This record gives sequence, C-alpha cells and structure tokens, in this order.
Amino acid sequence: MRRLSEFVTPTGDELAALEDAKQSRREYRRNQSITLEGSCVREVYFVVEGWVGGVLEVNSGRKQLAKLYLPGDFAGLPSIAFTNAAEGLVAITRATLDVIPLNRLALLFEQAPRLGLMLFVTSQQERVMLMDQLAVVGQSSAIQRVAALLVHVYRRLSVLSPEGGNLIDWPLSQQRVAQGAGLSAIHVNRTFGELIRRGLIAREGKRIRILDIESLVELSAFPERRTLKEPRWLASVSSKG
Amino acid sequence: MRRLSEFVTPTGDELAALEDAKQSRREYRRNQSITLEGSCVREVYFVVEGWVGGVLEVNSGRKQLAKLYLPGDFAGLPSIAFTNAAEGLVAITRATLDVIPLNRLALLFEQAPRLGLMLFVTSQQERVMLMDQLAVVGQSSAIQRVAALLVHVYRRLSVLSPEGGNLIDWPLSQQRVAQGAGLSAIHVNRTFGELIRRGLIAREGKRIRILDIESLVELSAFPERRTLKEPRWLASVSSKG
DNA sequence: CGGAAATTTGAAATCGCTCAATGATAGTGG
DNA sequence: CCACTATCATTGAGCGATTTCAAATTTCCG
Repeated sequence: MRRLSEFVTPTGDELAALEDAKQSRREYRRNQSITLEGSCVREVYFVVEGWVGGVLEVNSGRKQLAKLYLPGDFAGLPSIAFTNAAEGLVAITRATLDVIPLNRLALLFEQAPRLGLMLFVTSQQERVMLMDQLAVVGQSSAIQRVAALLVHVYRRLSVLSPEGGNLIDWPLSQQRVAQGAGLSAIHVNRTFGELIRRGLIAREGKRIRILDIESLVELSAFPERRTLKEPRWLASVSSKG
Repeated sequence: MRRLSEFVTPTGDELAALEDAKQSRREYRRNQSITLEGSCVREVYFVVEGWVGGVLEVNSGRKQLAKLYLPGDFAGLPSIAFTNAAEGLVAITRATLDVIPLNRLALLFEQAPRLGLMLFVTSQQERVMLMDQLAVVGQSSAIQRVAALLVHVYRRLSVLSPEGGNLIDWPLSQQRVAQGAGLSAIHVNRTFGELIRRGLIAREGKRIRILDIESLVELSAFPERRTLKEPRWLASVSSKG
C-alpha cells in the first residue's frame, strides 16, 4: 500500500474497502505474459511482489517498455478507458499479483470517495513519471538515458527497501533496457560498458552495484520529485468509508 | 466537457458540481506562460479555448513538449501530487482557461463520486496518450514521429470539430514540433519538406492541409484507440450528486 | 548436457545533429 | 506607415552518435 499512503494516510475503513476489492491472487513466472496488448480489459492488478513491465508494440514489432510496475503499484489501470488493452503486461521477475475486477474498483469511488481521490492523485504521479521518461528519451543521449533508468530504479527500490543499499538485483535484459530507453540492445551493451569504465556502476553477476549515485544523477539530469504530504486542499474531504 | 462525456454521460447535478468548482476565467495571449515549471501548485485549469502546451525542461535547457491540451482538457493535473509543478504550461495560441482551485477539485470526489471516477478514467486515457507518444519517440524514425504528431492533432481536432475537414490551423513552430518529437528543429524542417514531397501534406500559409491521412497513419504506425462507452462495470455506481 | 537466449565485439552504414548563413515573417514602437 | 528587431523557416556541408549486420562467447534453463 506504500504508493497510496505516500500521499495521505488511509483510514482502517478505506484499507478494508481496498482489500475487499481484491478478488484473487495469481503467481507468474519470469517472462510470463500477464495480459496481452489488445485484449479485453476486465480487471486491474495490484503488484504484491516482483517486477512487472508495461509494454507497447509499435512500428512493426518494435516494443516500448513504458512502465515498470513494482510492489505497491496498480498495473493495468491505463487501459480501463479503452475497448482493448493499450499495454501488454509481462512479469519481469517471478511476480505475485492481486486481481481487482473493474466493477469493484468503480465501487471504491462511491464507498470510499477519499480513497478514490487518492487513486486519482496517484495516477497523476504516474503521468509525471511518464512525462519524465518521455523527456529523457526525447531529449538526451544514450548514456544519459541508461543512467536515468538506473537512477529511476535505484530511487524506487530505495523507497521500497531503505536498507537495500547500492546493490540492485537486476532482472532487466539489455534488450528490455533498450526497449525502455529507445535504443538498440547492442548500444545498450556498449553504454553499460562506458558507465562501468567511468566507475559509475559495477556488475556483480546479475546484480548491479551503484558506485556513484551523485554522478549518475548529474549525468542523467533526471529530476527528483518531492511528493506533497497531507496537502491542505485534501483536508476538507471526509474520510468516512 | 467533451472529454468527460466521451465515457459516460454526466447528469445535470454532476455538470453543475463541476461548473461550481470553476472559480474564474483567464485569457492568455499566444506564447504567454500560464504556469512555470517548478512553481507551487494551487489550482488546475480547464481549457475553454485555444491550445496549451505542457513543457518539461531537462538536460541543460532542452525542452520536451509532453502534452497538447486542447479545449475540453484539464491542464495542470499531473503536478497536483508534487510540491512543485512538474510541467510548465504555455499558451500555444491565444487561450481561455477556467481556474479550478485544488480544494474544490477534491470536494468533487465527495460530492459527485461518479464524476470523480470519470476524472479518474480520463486520467488513464491521458496515461495511454503519453505511453503512445513515448513509444513513437522511442521507437520510430524522424518522419514517423512528425507524421504521428500530425495524425494525433488531426484526430483530436476531428473530434472537436467534425466539420473541420483536412485543413488544420497550425500554431506550432517547427521548434515546438521538435520539442514534442525529440528532434532538432532543423531536421523537423527537412522532415516536413519530405512529407510535402511525398504528397502527404501541403502547407497553405500557416495552415497545413492533410492530403493523405491513410498513408500518414500507415507511415506513423500510430495506433487508433477506441474509447469504451457506458461500460457495464460503471453501471453500479450511483450518479447521485 | 543440449539448446536457446543473452552478452559481447568489430566494422560499416546511416540517420539525424551541429554549425553557419540566408531569407521570410510578424510584432513593436516611432 | 515604415523602419527595426526578433523569431521563425530554409538550405548546405560535415560530423558524429547510434544502428545494422555478422559472428563469437557466455549464460541460463530444462
């Protein structure tokens, strides 16, 4: 629930309503497809464990990794407005998801309006993350794009497990990094090499060690955004569930 | 209101609540800044008339045009979760905006929960639009990116004024197109030339005529998304305001 | 252990960028 | 109304970052 409570603290009733909306729990193995792009949308997912990718296919087979869903994120939401899913969902690691049928999601807005508002605000955060990724892909060099992805993952994991340190379990193939950064896989390989040569990161098997986060941040020019806590404009909304 | 009612038809009470949330109306001249990136967020805007750009500055002065807000869109929403505005808002044409203070926006979720849900769903649409733009910028060539922008604008204007035809009033400088597509302004110029040479578009002063929309769509590989109308999963939510 | 997928490296091609300069257009103030 | 200026559009030339193609190695999974 970390993502939701980042903003305001949900009441017990609100948390209960959310738990109530969850129908079942599913497990996926690494690289397993969760939802196909273009399929019919009946439910969304709460990521309990693992990494999930949101992937769009365009331009004769080329793929864009548009979003990394981590534990605490709601996956599949963007597609709910359309007849066909805009993004495919893929388990990037072994993953555990809770299923939330759309009709139960809709009821949350009636039963717990403030929770609905929190979901709304969280979706605005997601829009900003997409805009940031767009700005990186649109306006910076290959090494900056890869650095930005590293910074993004580093920061998000830091929130999830503050004791995690600088060693990141890295399940993304260079092909997937390429799909996220808008580069070719081969150039991603060379770019990782350059980051290592510069002493910014090191590879330890399937892990990546962040050696110099300040330099990575400076190189990537990736903005750090501060979330508003308990904003005044939200105080007037009743938290009655 | 077109954007909201695209999904479900709001009741009179819901429309009244939304009107009530609007505080004042403001006019901006072409190229005037509406909101600075990094400023404090106290309100959002409903675009009544004109085009508004959402711009992110990154990477030592380079800018990304992340979103075109057209009449009926809510501008400034993405920033509400943060202490500082993530995007700057710029009037691309002369523009008229209604101001909605954040506390009144928040109250909508309590007073008209179904309207809150509609705002939520509309935000998911916006996420998909961003993902589509990201996929275009990340995965396609210069000519495809410019074609995709043309198709995007053409489709959105077609919804706003179905009688509009193939002649588009084009207020975007090549510099701004470049900021949207992740290209240099000079290359945008050459790319427009190529599109004209191929007979896909023609320029008539400050207007652009779309000569061959099918070929533009095929070239750009830009997906057409169908909005879900009156979805079953929403029927159970009360429309009482 | 076998086979598929992922990584790595080299060489050549190309797309798009930068630099530089010119021409066109529009807004401003006298 | 016109000169002035800033912005925008256009064109050429050369460069450089990234892609593509090809092939060797390594790693991973069953």
